[in-house]
Amino acid sequence: MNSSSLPGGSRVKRPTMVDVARHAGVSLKTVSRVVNAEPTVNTELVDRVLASVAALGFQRNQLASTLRAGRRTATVGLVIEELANPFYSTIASVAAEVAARHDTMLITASSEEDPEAERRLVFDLCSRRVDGLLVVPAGADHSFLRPEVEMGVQVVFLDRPSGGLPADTVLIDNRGGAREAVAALIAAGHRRIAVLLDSVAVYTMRERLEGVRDALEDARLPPEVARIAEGVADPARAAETVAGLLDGPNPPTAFFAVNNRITVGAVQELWRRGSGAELVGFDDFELSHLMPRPLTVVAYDTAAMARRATEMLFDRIRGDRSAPRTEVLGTRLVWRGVRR
Amino acid sequence: MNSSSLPGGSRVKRPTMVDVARHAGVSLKTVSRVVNAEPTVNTELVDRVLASVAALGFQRNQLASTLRAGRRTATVGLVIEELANPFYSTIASVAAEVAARHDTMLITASSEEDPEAERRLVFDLCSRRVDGLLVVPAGADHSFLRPEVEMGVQVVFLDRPSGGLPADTVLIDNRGGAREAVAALIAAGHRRIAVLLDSVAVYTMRERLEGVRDALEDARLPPEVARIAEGVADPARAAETVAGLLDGPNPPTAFFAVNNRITVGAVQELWRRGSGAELVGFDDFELSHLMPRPLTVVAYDTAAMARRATEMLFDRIRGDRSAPRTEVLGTRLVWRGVRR
DNA sequence: CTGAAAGCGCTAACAT
DNA sequence: ATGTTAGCGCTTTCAG
Repeated sequence: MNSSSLPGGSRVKRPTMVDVARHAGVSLKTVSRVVNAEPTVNTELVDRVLASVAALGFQRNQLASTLRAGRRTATVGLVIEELANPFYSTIASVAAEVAARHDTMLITASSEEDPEAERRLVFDLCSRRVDGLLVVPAGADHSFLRPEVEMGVQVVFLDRPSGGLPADTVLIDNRGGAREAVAALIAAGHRRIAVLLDSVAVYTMRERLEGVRDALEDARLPPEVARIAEGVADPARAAETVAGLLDGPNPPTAFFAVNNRITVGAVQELWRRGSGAELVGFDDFELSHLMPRPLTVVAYDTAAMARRATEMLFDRIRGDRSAPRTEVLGTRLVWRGVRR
Repeated sequence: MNSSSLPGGSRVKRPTMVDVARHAGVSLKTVSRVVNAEPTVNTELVDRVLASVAALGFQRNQLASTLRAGRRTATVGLVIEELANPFYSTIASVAAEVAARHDTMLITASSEEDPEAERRLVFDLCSRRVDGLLVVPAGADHSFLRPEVEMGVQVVFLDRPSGGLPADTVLIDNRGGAREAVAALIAAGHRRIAVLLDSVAVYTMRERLEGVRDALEDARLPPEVARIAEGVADPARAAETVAGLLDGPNPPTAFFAVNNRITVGAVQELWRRGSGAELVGFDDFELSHLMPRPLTVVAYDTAAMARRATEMLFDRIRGDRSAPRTEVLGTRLVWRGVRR
């Protein structure tokens, strides 16, 4: 039981500036000046105060500080669907990095695609007086944010558009990317293309589906060329769906997987049965080039989207009051077609 | 220019409880009671106050609230190396999820393996009065945290041990996992095993190297059986190193890659040249089962580690003052050896 | 059950 | 250059 142990009972009261002032034999205000590195303090006093600060282990209470000064909290909130997903962790990582460059900390919260949770999280963050909010919308209506925006909370949406609130938004060209992917399949001669879809409840999925239709129209092909399989929620379901389609009548010669989890499931099944069917997936992912069979992907730069969104947010925080902008980032088809 | 636009100039002052009180024709304290859902308020007054709250778009200032009440901020800080890495984003995800269950928000900050940055971030988080800290140590000495701990900030370390501060810690059995992996290679008859290492500056790497030595000693084999290649910092370097070793004299028959980035680079090179050399990697990763050649991995449960650490943190926050504990989580060898 | 006053820890605006 | 006073927005006394 030496003095280096930290017995739970010995909780010390946190010293305040008053305590430091008393310890240093100066006034409260002088401590404040020293702690805030104001230049107009006698060097000798500075030293004395700093010594007391160190001796007492004083740490300024930033809550009290920002409350009194009416300053910003140097905090921004990020509301995403689920941090565990690499797509969102990339966003969080970039947002935190850009925030750090602005001496700001990032609070991350996951809505899990629940609009009500999103609302609660946003309000919670506002009551913590974040300077701004980065939101990947789960809900379709964000008018509840209007009062907060009017009171100075800056908001930037990313990956999906917001509803009922004009605000900066950064999106991916989902529709254009899907269109290009399917156009490439059509150009390669495919006329039976299966489209593996999760749920049209999500904006990005609807857009990608629209892109498929665009490509068919562009080529003046009937809609039946694309066989839409909905409800493919995970890799296992994707594998099953691929199997079912290949074993059924008129099996497709190509698959368009509308997100990377579906793609992974499809790869696995196509590889397992040695199928020569073509596969294009929306979303690139790590190691996609190391898959056991060739895999074409619609790639886009998630980090760039997050960077742009976060920079827009800090522009706003620093006083930019121009009209809200929407920026759309392009996609890139990485063609790794099967040998025919 | 309709009224739905949000012209930048029209910034409204945030209403306070005083404003709500005036609007509702009650006292400040009654507003406070209603906002805090205290039961002892006349129903009619509650309705009136709630109406004013809605009309003015009032949101309680949580900073002021916690300052005055001396309550917790319902915030915990997570200091990791880099959020972009899936290992750390898994930790962040679990920490945020567990925190959410405790009605707490998570502030995430990356130290980028810089002890000085870690120190700064920790102090910043403390000045924001987080209730607790989850830290993956970058530095070797955490005694600077002692005053904060004494003043009630709870701290749990994970993945790496702290230095100079007794505190709860959750670790992975790096040494045991490496020992088991190399033992399996030895049992399979390998006597020229290349160990691909990043840097021994990091605790986990040193431990895994110790595990390699343990396995050799267990088998009474000379240390030369393991050929240590240090400085393998990324997949590209791993591929180069593998190539160099295979093209050199006495090429190894097996490789032990000490983390998953190295593993990926090694897989790629072994596959490219159709080598039959065995490969075992520390760290499992997504899609490891879909690699173009068999790959054995030392797997462990990152999420379980993070969950345990975060739960320990909340136990502390809720008043647990028992002696600091260190928990070590086991690893699991997932054998997918090459066909011999 | 409701309200007036005091004060959390700090900084802005004035003194001196 | 230093100190005094007031008060940020809220909750905690303590009166009524």
